[in-house]
Amino acid sequence: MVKTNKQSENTEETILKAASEIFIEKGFNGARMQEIADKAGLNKALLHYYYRSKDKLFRAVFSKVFQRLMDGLISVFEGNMSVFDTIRIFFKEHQEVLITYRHLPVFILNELQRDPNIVVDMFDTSRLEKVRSTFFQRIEKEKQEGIIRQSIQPMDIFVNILSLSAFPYAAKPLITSFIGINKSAFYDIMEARKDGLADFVIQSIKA
Amino acid sequence: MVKTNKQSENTEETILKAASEIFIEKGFNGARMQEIADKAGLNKALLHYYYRSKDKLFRAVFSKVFQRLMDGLISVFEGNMSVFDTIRIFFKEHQEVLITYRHLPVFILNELQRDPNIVVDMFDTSRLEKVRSTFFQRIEKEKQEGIIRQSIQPMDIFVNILSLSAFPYAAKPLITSFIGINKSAFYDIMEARKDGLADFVIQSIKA
DNA sequence: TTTATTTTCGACCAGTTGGTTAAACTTAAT
DNA sequence: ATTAAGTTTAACCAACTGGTCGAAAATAAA
Repeated sequence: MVKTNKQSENTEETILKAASEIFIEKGFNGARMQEIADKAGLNKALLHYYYRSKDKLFRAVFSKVFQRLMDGLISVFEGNMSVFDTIRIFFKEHQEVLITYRHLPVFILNELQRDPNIVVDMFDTSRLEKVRSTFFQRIEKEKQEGIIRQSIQPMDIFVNILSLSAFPYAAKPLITSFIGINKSAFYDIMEARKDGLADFVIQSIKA
Repeated sequence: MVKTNKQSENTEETILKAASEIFIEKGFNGARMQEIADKAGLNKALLHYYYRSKDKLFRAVFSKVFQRLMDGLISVFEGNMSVFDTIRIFFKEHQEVLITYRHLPVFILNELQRDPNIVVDMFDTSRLEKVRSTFFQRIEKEKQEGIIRQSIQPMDIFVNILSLSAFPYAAKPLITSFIGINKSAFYDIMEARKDGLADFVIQSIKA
């Protein structure tokens, strides 16, 4: 019973990596199997040999990318820090990831809009539910303790920190055109923004 | 010199409307000329007769949609209200537009990433520059007057209000999956969020 | 070595896609 | 009614696209 040819594992990885780059850059509809094969330096038939179809290959890519991003995010909320500290750590980690994988926000947003179902079976719902409820309860508790303003809704905190963190990367072309700057100036602004974000949120939710 | 057949203006409009719906829903790469023709109830060759190519038709659509959105936004900043009032009005108007045209954020973000150049020649740069500089100056002035915190950067205010306003609509599938709700519950949350957004920002920038 | 299994590839295919063409139809001015 | 211009259509096409197939290498088992 032989299973492993050194080649196979390698090509499978090579394909996935090339596919990731192309899919993330051009989206599902814009990507071409031939282009992925070229980037991987392999025959197009090989992509189908290993991943059956474009759709399956795409799911493999999306799943990997999405899960990596989510795991990082969710783990921040699993600690038992104060809400303020959670927010600080969240921004710090999230910004770091986003600076490295700049194209992920638009990619994920767009593909999720194209087919919201790709995400099904990709969420560990029980883990998610647990994280959500404990984080929301912690917010409620700190409201009672007079740390957080009464009028603040847990949901809003969540949506707002996500928005402030991810949107600018998705909207890079818009923002740069809008304020008339070039790419590097944009990332300078993002860099400078980074540290102020947590304060921005905390300032508006603290009692 | 004949120029206007009643039909022509009508079909041109019909095509643009159908094209808008399809392009916004599926993006440039996902849209099919045949599908647009079907939706318009016309022959595919007509699309080419009026708009020459898929690309030109797309630009006509994007330009119209983008300009309508931008005009609304920019005009808010052109008034000479206080910064706080400007923020309040901005959210109020922007949210209204976004609730009506829910698919615009992802569409614009994605197409702009696909080809950042489509937006060139679509900005009235002088108007934009004027708006930007007067708004930023107003912020600086209110900082001097002790209304706004010294540490706040004008750029950040701009990026933050845009993020808070637009991101949730772009991330609808993500958010609904994340917190396990359905579509109508999502728009309930958006509705409830609307009024608190301005306060959220003002609270964190006020001195 | 021989045999069986997995991996790689060139060539090919059927369906789709954006785009074209030539002819027919409308409209309204002469 | 004739003409001329714009409008609409069906049929068509070349290029592309995801996917398949059979054969050839490569690898490991016998």
